[in-house]
Amino acid sequence: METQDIHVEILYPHVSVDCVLLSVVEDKLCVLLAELTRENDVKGFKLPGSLIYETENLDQAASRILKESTGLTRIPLKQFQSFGDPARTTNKDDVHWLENASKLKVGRIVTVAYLALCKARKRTNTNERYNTAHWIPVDELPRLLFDHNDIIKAAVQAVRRWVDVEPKIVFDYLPSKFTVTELRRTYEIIYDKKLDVRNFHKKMNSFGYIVPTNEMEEGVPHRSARFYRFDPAKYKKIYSKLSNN
Amino acid sequence: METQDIHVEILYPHVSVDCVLLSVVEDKLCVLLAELTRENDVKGFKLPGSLIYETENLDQAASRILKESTGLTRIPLKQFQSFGDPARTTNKDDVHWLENASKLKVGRIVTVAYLALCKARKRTNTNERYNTAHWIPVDELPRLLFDHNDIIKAAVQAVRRWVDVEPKIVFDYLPSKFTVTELRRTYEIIYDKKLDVRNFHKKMNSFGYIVPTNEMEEGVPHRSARFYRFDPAKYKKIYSKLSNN
DNA sequence: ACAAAAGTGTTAAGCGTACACCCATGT
DNA sequence: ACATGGGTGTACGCTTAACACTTTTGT
Repeated sequence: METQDIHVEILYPHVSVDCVLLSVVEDKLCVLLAELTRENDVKGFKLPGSLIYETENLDQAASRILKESTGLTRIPLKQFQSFGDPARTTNKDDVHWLENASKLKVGRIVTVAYLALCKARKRTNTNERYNTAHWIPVDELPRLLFDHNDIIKAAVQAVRRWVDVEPKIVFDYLPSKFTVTELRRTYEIIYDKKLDVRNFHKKMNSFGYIVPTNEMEEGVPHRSARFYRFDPAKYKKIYSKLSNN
Repeated sequence: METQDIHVEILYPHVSVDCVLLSVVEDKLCVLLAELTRENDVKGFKLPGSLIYETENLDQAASRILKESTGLTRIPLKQFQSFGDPARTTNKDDVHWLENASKLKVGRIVTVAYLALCKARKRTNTNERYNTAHWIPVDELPRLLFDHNDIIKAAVQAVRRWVDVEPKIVFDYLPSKFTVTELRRTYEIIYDKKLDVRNFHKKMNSFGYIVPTNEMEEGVPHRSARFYRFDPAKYKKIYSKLSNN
């Protein structure tokens, strides 16, 4: 939007932040990857990530990086793990790309990994730095730069644990109006197992924060499904009670 | 590869590791703190922690630091969160102490915090670097160096979540033979709430990996309690089944 | 009429919770 | 004998899991 404050920001070339953005696309759990196709000759995919600035904290860095590399804002990012093996920056091609992109000599880098979920239909911007961002199924990943394959593996496990603690994150995957089947599929993809249809309806109703709308699916070659929506106010009320135990 | 033979360890003055070692002492959840009482005039307490070496990974750094500052080895350490606010190294006294101890000029430092549990009766060594290590109740902490108060707060919350995922960590708090009451007290301290005695017996038996010994308490002015022990083999069997779901 | 997915209820088993008394030991 | 903590069983409510048929819509 406005010019970035690059002129005043000094990079801190020892710590980076990487963002693992997950989404459900065509019934598959996918991760957003940036493709390297600049003038330099290194080819490949990597997580959106960058060195941090001297003056920003880690959470701020994560938000900034996500915005810069995908155009997405107001996505709730969660720090989940740091990766600091000295061997993670030993691949020559990887380091070559990074030094070219940052205009800095880099040695060892510890990276703090963040996690966010995202509606599949959100459009990501391409920008000057990465030509293209792609949603790639986590089961069909190519070899990525640095240790990004390991980071994604850890992120998927972290999401499963996170869902139990903070169920609302599921709705970050979904459009604001969704059918029961869409919601159930999302859970099935996160947990990687089938769920019983009738039990799922019952459970969903017991939550209390998923409310029916008057809108119905249209143009489907079978009985049309009702759209539901997530009610943040009811969710908050229910969860503030629980945590006061 | 070619620089593998370096014997001198070089500090990496941008990233540190701090270890939050928790234990139950006299029915209180306590944290191990190092007291600063060197020749320099800064007084205070801090978590055992240090800058990492250029050539070690984060897990190795955590083990090394714990060993160096307390003499403890073979303690399972778990990375739980990183702290990187630029403001964490702005207190003049804190920075003065660190520069004195490390013989390096330090600016911003991102720290990766590790967590471990420990049997209360384990003796910690004093060493040349810290005169004394103290177990301090987490509810009665003085102001610590840097943001170590925040780190400990986060660690206590992390332990509670961790217990549900990996129940065996509870036994890191306990001697190898323990009574049901000792075990129950430990849970009560971790969860910070009273548990029903009969229900606790029932639950403990249902676990299957806590087995009775033939030994009984002696010299107590009331009916003597039976000692139990944790059976790692049975635990493993039960938990490998669960995770294969 | 047929294909395709939506929607709906009951039963049984397991789990958590609440609750009160007798037992063994040292003084 | 008394004080102290150890050890035990039952009943209720809630949650989970298994399971099959009718409804609606488009072609």
